[in-house]
Amino acid sequence: MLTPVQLFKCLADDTRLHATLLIVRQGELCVCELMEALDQGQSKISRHLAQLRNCGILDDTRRGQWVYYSLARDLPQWAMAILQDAAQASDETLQLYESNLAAMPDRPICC
Amino acid sequence: MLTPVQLFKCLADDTRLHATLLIVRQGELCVCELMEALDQGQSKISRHLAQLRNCGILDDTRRGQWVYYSLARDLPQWAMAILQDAAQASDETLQLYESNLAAMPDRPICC
DNA sequence: TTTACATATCTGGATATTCGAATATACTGA
DNA sequence: TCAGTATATTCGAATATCCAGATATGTAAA
Repeated sequence: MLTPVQLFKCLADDTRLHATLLIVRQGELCVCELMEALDQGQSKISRHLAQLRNCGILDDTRRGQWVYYSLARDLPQWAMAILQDAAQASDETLQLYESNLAAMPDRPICC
Repeated sequence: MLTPVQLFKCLADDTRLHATLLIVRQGELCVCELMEALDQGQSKISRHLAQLRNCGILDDTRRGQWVYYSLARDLPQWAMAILQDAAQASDETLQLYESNLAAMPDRPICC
C-alpha cells in the first residue's frame, strides 16, 4: 500500500516527477515518447518508470513493441489530488516537454 | 523560489513529513514539542527543521528559550494544497503523534 | 557571572540514490 | 530464423542523504 512518504520519495526527482505529470496530462505515454519529451536516455527513463510502477503509481501495458505507462488504476484519491496540484504548479515546464513530444518524428501511433 | 521537486524532497522523509504535517494541524510547535511528539533526538529534529526552513516551507520565531516553527507565511497556494492532502491521508498517524504531545509533561506554555 | 536548559551546527561514517555503459530480453517483419 | 527496434536490467563509480555524538550558541534565572 502506497504511503505519503513513498509517494513523495518517488516524486522527489525531476525525471520521475515530470514523467508522472506528463502521464497525468496525456493519459498514457510509451517509453520512447518520454525519452523524447524529457530528452533523457533510455536506461534512465526505464529505470525511473520501473520504480514508479513498483511503488504502485503507474501501470504498464505492452502493445506490440511498445510499453505504455499510465496512472495506476487503483491510485488512492489523496495521491491523485497531490498529482493534480503538482501538475498545476508545473504547467509551464510541462508545456515545454509537451512541445518536444509534438515535434517528435515517427511518434508511435496511439491505438 | 520553492519548486515542486524541492517540496517533494523535503517531504520524502518521515521526520520532515510528520513534523510539517503536525505544524499544519497545530499552527506552531517548538523543537522540544516535536522531539516529544515524534520521539526523536534533538539533533535530528533540529537538522530536519533547518532544512524545511531553508527551503522556505517553515518560518521560525524565537520566544524566550524556545524556538517555534510555523508554516512559512509566503508558502505558495499549490504547496499548501499538497500539505492538506497529505495531512488528510496521514490522519491516523498524526493522531498518534498528537497523543504523545498531549501526554508531554512540562509542555511549554503557548502565549 | 555562573549554571542550566533549549537549540543549532559540525564531524565522520554508514547507507542510499543516481548515473551511463554494457548487456539481456521481447517483439516485429523479412 | 535473422536483423532491427523497443524496453529492461545489471554493474561499478560518483554523489547525496542520514544519523549519533560532540560541541557551540543563545537565553533565563540564581
